[in-house]
Amino acid sequence: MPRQTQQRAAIDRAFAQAQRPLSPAEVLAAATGEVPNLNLSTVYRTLRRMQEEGVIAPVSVPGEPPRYELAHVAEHHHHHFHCRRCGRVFDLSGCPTGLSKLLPRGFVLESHTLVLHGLCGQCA
Amino acid sequence: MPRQTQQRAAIDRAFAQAQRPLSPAEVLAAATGEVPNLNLSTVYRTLRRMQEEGVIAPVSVPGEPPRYELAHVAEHHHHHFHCRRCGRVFDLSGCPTGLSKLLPRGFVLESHTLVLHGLCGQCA
DNA sequence: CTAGTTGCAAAGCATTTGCCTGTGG
DNA sequence: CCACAGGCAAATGCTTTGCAACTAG
Repeated sequence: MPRQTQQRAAIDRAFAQAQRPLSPAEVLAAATGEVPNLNLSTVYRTLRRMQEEGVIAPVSVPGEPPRYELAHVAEHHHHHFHCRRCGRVFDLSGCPTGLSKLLPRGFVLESHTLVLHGLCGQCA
Repeated sequence: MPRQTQQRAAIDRAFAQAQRPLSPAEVLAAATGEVPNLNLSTVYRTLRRMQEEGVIAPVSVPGEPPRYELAHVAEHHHHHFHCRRCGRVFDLSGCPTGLSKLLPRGFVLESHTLVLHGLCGQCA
């Protein structure tokens, strides 16, 4: 049972407010406002605990540091958009179909990862 | 103009024989057979040079170390398959359509990354 | 109280760089 | 020859861990 500390509360709030996947550095930046001397290792440890608790889920974008998003949004299958200008990652809804047609014979498809790249609404 | 050394030749051959994207460690493993005391930093430096020369192109799979494949295969748009058992990455042909339908209003789509996950022919 | 958390500093790992030796052209 | 390439070791950057001090319950 997780102990309710200021640090943990600030990190929880960072995710609730961001509404998009956050990297450890983004979490630190967001939560430092509330807990000034928050340490990066605390962020890493807390992210791991939250992941074990099933509160957040990892989101990985090719060539980018790992990010995390709230598990309840990760539950319904979705994909991500990476803005090349501001570097932020956004959630998308919907999913392409017919992916199994791309498979060579004998391969078994279990899941897939799709990331769209371009400019977000603010940067375009 | 690149100098033709034993190390470079061994790395070139590793890609030619592999027929699939290779990570720095995989390159080292493959090329060490020919050049026993091949150094990892040489692999990293050579991969960077080959990338600058346009001989190879980076392939990144979420949660995996970076890999590279021969540029002539990277030229025609394709995607990749990652086997969760043996960890190898394979080329796929074909590409899903209608991805721009997934975009929020105002977002600009420039490119996309698709990775299928599952079991390869040998592991299934 | 006292076990779970945190901060800080040191350890790890993958990748990069400095520097001097070796070698291809 | 001699400038580019390679080996080795140190430096880097991100992430993890050890440990003593702190604090929520």
